[in-house]
Amino acid sequence: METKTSPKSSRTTIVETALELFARNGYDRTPISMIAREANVAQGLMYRYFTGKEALLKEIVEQSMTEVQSSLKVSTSGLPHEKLEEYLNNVVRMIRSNRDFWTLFYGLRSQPFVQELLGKEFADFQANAVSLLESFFDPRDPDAQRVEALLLYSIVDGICTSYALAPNADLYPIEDVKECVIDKYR
Amino acid sequence: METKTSPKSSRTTIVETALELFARNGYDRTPISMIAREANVAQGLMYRYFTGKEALLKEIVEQSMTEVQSSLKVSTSGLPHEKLEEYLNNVVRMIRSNRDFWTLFYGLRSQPFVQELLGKEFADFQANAVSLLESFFDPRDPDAQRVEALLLYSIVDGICTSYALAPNADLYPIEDVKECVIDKYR
Amino acid sequence: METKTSPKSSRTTIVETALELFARNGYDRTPISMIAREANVAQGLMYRYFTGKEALLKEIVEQSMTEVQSSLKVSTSGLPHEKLEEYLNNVVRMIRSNRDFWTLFYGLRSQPFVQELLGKEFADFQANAVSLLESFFDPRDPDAQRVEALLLYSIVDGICTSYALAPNADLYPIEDVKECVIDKYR
Amino acid sequence: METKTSPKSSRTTIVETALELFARNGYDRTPISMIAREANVAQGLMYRYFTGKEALLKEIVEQSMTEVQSSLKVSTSGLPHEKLEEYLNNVVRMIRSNRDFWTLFYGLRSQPFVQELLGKEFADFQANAVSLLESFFDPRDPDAQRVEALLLYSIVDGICTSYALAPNADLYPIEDVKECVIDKYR
DNA sequence: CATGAATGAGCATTCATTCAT
DNA sequence: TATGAATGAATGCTCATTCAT
Repeated sequence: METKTSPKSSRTTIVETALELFARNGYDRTPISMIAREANVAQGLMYRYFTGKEALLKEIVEQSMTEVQSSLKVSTSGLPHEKLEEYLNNVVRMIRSNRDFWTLFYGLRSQPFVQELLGKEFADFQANAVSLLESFFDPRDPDAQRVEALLLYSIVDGICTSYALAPNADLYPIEDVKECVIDKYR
Repeated sequence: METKTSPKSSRTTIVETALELFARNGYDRTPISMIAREANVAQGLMYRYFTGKEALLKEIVEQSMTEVQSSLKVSTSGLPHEKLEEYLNNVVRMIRSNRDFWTLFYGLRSQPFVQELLGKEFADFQANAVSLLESFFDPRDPDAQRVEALLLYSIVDGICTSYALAPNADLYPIEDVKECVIDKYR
Repeated sequence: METKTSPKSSRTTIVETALELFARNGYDRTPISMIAREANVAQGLMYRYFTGKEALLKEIVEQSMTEVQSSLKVSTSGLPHEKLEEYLNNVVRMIRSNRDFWTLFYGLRSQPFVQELLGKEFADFQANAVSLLESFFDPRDPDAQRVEALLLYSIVDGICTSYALAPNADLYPIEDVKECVIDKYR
Repeated sequence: METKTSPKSSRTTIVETALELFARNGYDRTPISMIAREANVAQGLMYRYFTGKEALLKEIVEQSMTEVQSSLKVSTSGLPHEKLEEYLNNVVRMIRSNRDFWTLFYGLRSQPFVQELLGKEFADFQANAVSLLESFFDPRDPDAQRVEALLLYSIVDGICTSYALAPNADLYPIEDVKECVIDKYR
């Protein structure tokens, strides 16, 4: 909600720099010293704002995930098929505007030590998403409904992963693939 | 599939132990000392067989990927739809019998530094897979054919990721999800 | 012995807080930041009043040692034995009313780096004390007189140390021990 | 119990160097890097033998205290007064041959953080000593006996402290002072 | 083949001190 | 006076790698 080019606070600079570097090099391969150098602040400064490197990571992830989650709401009215289309559009829009975060995210979630740090957040995020997706399917057969939601989640996840991890964003025609999915569910 | 209880060579023990520990703790969080301790060999021994830690990783991944690739062939004859079904069955069988490796794999491929080490192998693997999947679709519209293949690859990828990264293998009903996919492509 | 509730000056608060924390945690284990937090002042404020952490320590010790020294005078008249008794009473009274300082003192004087900072003060303090104690003994044999004074100094020192460093003030019956000393010198 | 000049192991060198430097500079003012440099080994080597800096300190202290304790036994027979004389002789002999350790000891025991690490050992050591000293006094009045023992302990402690902390061993005539104590208890 | 002692560069973190406001 | 953001040197510790045996 910032307006104008208010002088970015050191804290913000650190967070933004860290996100970028974590995404580019991986968390474990990004020393604090590198973040500090890139952000043009002293190494020690980080510790005024964060308990440690893990706390910095946690803040970055939690903050981004909150933003993401709120941008993935879909209209409550409309046909299931329309909602699905809206959802996919939202997802694609979001991942295209936040590629750094998603690269970081996919690099992190499979790291075992991160589970201890952020496992709860990840699980909640997924549960929320699956729960939303369930609303796209026929509730008369709950088992099938759940499997459908899980599959759709996996599809979206697979597409996003392919896109986020491709060496170059242009290499994966995410819009075409999205349309193809929409077709399948028509 | 070992025959007899042939005394496992140190080399084999190291590779197997490393795969397990890399999968459990992540590559960067698995010191050589830990592998040595767990494998009951001296720390220095690893350097007889491998140039270093990265070479060990490379060997593990290349070896497993070769095995995987050869187990994913599908019959050259048959209807597209039957081939797709056979393919999915193979994939699911394979990931269920090799969860360790796939956990490692999904934890690794998103790590930027691994790209330098194994990027070529990963790209080839994916290219091969996509190329195989293309044969399931109508060749008269090559663009659509490619998009369909990419989507199917992402779907399979998403399902495998969900399965491999779930805290517990039982939490993701991979068989049901697979059937659901087959249904969609019928 | 404060009169009124005169708003304690920041300087005084800092000194008092530092004494308490130094005594409780040791000088090297008490960061400036901790003193500032506990004293409810900004970290930087200390540097208005003191050149640095060592200067703060020096002030605390010198101030307390001056107070102590002046409270340890004994009557110039009276029998040696009476003067000794008076001296011991003064010492015990003083240490009981200032345990914080003495805990700090005994924790500091054995720290080598403190010698450079306060060695002179400590040596003077000890020289003064020994010189006073010499007056309790027969001057006709100066060597014996000196040894007696040194011994008495060590005794007092040993008792005070035992008392100040005991986990709990009640654990060392300093009054009884004092009487026992007086008896010996009767 | 080493005989010959068997090539000193790195471990031993580290322990000996550490004891000397801890005594000279204080524990907190002796970086691992300094110990390594002085011992002519790599910094990391210490961590093969000790969990960390504190473990190194603990080993040094425990080892020395065990040696000390066994060298302070006194004959079970003999008059109390003779036992006291023997005890004092032992103490003085021991402290003169181990000045480094005792300087360290007196610098440590008053450091609060050491209490957590070695408090138990220190308390046991003192309890043992006091218990031994009690045997020098008349058991018919247990209270007086205990006070006498505590006093004697404090005296010995005071003398040893004076000796160990004197800038120069020659500055404190420990033998004369000892004789003076023996006289007092005659 | 195998061992494990030894190395040294690299990392996260702490903390006394400075300085703009 | 007073604040607290910022600095940067120093410290304990880890770990991939080497090497003598």
